[in-house]
Amino acid sequence: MTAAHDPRQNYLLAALPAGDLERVSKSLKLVELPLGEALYESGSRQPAVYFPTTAIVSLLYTLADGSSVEIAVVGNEGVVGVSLFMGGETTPSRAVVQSAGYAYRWFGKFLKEEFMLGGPMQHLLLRYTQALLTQMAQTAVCNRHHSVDQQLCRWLLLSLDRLVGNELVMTQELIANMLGVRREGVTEAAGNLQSAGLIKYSRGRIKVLDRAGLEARTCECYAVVKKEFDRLLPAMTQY
Amino acid sequence: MTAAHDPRQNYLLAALPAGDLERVSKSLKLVELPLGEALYESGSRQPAVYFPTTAIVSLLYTLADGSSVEIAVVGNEGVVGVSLFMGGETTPSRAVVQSAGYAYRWFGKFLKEEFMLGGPMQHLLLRYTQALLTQMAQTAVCNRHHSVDQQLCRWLLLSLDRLVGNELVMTQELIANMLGVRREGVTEAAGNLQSAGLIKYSRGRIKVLDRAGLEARTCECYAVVKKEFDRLLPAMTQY
DNA sequence: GAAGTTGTGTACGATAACGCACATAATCCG
DNA sequence: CGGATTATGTGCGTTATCGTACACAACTTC
Repeated sequence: MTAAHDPRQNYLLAALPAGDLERVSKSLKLVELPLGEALYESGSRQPAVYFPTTAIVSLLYTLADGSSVEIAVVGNEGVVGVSLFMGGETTPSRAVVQSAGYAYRWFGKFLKEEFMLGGPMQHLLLRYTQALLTQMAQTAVCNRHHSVDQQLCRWLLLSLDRLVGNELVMTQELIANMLGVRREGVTEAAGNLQSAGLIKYSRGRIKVLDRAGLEARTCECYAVVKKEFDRLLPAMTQY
Repeated sequence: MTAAHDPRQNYLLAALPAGDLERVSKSLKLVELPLGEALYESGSRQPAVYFPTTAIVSLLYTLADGSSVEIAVVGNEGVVGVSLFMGGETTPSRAVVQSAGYAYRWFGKFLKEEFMLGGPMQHLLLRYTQALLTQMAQTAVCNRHHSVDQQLCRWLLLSLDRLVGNELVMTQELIANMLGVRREGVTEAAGNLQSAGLIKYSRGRIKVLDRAGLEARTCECYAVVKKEFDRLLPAMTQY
């Protein structure tokens, strides 16, 4: 537990006025999120929300036949578990750690107390939820209209925005699960990007060589989501 | 303006305690929503929210190439314009009247005043927004994994739930826009349903003959969304 | 009731993604 | 070091949906 960890690594927390942050920090607990851990399952009661700092969390929907799709991704720009303050307590989605790292856990009791004050924290959480709504909607659109190639670019960029560095640890199999496509489809799409010199793939490690190239190749969906996050959460210059 | 119109025709408003409803009603204005009217456009400032009573409104995302997809549908179970109280003021989506009817308009000034009280109205609006989130996420999943036939069933059922009667006025062309597929694809899917005796199609009028049959034929997505609405908004027995 | 408009049915080749079956390659581990 | 495991690459035939073109049917208008 070194000085390297600070709640302000999460941009929602960082956007709080000093006094609010100090109060809130008392009930925050730093936790380590290992790759693959499920923060909550579909329909299960969520005791706490998580403010990621270095971790990335995917929100997934799983179908009866076992196939799944990522509907949103949350990193240090947001919070996992919006249903806790929206009032539903549970959601039909799962939250799985896509990239290991840290997050601050905040139990529902404290969250609800703070939320009911109607102050900056409430305001931030609601604005973030609206940004999340946009991300989900744009994902729906993208699923319908764009090629696996484009979606892979979008996914890489969204992940990259939430990481330090330019390398992500992720097998093609897992990416396929996120995008809701075949593993072979990802192999092919990744091969295309590699041939174009945009990424370097090697057994679960993807190094992004040409970020601008990815942006040029992806569909508009990435830009729409990014723009909306910037608009709604302007204090956050993580991108 | 006969006694036939009452704010309680909208289930969110109906779920308010009598005192709250009375206060809120003072600033509600009944408006007629003609087919095709846009309640707001992508990125435009929304001055008011709408609580539909007999109207149905589609939330659409439009892509740069002009193609569009419906990401959610709102009827008398909900409210159009959640970004007004979520804090964003605008969204990248459009809201278009899919079925003509009435709604109660509530201007942002009044909405925000009431919302800040933190009472039942805030609570209801947030729970509804969570239900909307689920609908959008499930739409994303459905777009990825299910056939046009199944999606048409889902769409018909969602519309039917928000209407009185068993007939909807809607051309195949418009349905195709909602689902983000070709018009011919809808023709084919509708033909299948008609052959199976589930619906009767005639030039922009669809009569549902066998609702149970549609439910049997659609994917799980319909049931997931319905169940979540029932759970989050239990006072509302519109289905 | 003739002409125009709008909505629906049908056909057919093109294409993107699928499901499946393997081959190969990198890494792990006893 | 050698065998097992995991990750990736490749090659099929199959399928759903697409894009395009056009025929026809029903309602509208004058």
